[in-house]
Amino acid sequence: MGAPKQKWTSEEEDALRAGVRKHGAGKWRTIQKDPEFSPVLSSRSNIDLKDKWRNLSFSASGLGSSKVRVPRITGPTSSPSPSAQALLLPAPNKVTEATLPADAEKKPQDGKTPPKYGVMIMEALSELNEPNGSDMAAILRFIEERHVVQPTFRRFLTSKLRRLADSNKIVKIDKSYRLPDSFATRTPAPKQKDPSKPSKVSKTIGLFTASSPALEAAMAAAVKVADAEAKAHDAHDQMMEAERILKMAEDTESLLTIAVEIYDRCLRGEITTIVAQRDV
DNA sequence: GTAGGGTTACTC
DNA sequence: GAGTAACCCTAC
Repeated sequence: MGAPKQKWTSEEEDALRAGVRKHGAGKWRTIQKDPEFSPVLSSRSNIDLKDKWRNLSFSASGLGSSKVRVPRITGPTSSPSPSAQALLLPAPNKVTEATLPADAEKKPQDGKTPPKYGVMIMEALSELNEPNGSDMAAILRFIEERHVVQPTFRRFLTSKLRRLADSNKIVKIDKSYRLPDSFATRTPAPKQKDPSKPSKVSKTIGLFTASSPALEAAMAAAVKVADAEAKAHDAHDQMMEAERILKMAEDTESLLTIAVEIYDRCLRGEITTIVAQRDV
């Protein structure tokens, strides 16, 4: 890029947050033209606002700060009934932290360290094994089905795929990606003795010649293991989704309680101050 | 005008 | 090398 990067100042970020509070996210042009914020945001376009807000939103999910690189893969410690102050803040990097860590709440499926993204991608390409390559959506879907990824992953995937392609670890075909031929030899097209088992596993072990009963038995066992694993993944995903929805319901109830309380105070003529929590 | 994917520069 | 922030491009 020609122009040097113009880092956002804290004043600009504050103005953006205030603008979103005032006009709502998505009204970037309105915010940018608002006389209250335009002095601060004069050097930013509406697109800049949108991009920055996107980054802030991602930051809220736990990966925003470059100083905190530790993925948020541990379980949440936040209470289901967060404070009113935090709840009433629309700025993304505060709201999510305090109230809706639905994404951050996701844990590794077995409590172990999840595989690196590069490994996930290689696994996805290996399993998808499409001759013309798999597009980003397919890769993303596959990985999300099998692994817990950060909300940033979608954007990060682009860079990661390109880097893998640059280093010839994968091959880019138009807008799709596939494993290089050296990997593809895993899935030759030899005539299989038993075509009635079109499983993914039978593909991945296709380099072996299923010529012995022992190998055939091993293949059959591997197929069953793979199927069981797939079902376990599905069950886990369903459970995670159910937990997420339950958490959302609890958070919504907390919000409602707070709203009712504020409403009651207003009815009684009390002045209610909403304090923004500034830490982290 | 906005959303979202893609690219590049930067930090660690 | 991995990951993120800022910027660019394009479709709607």
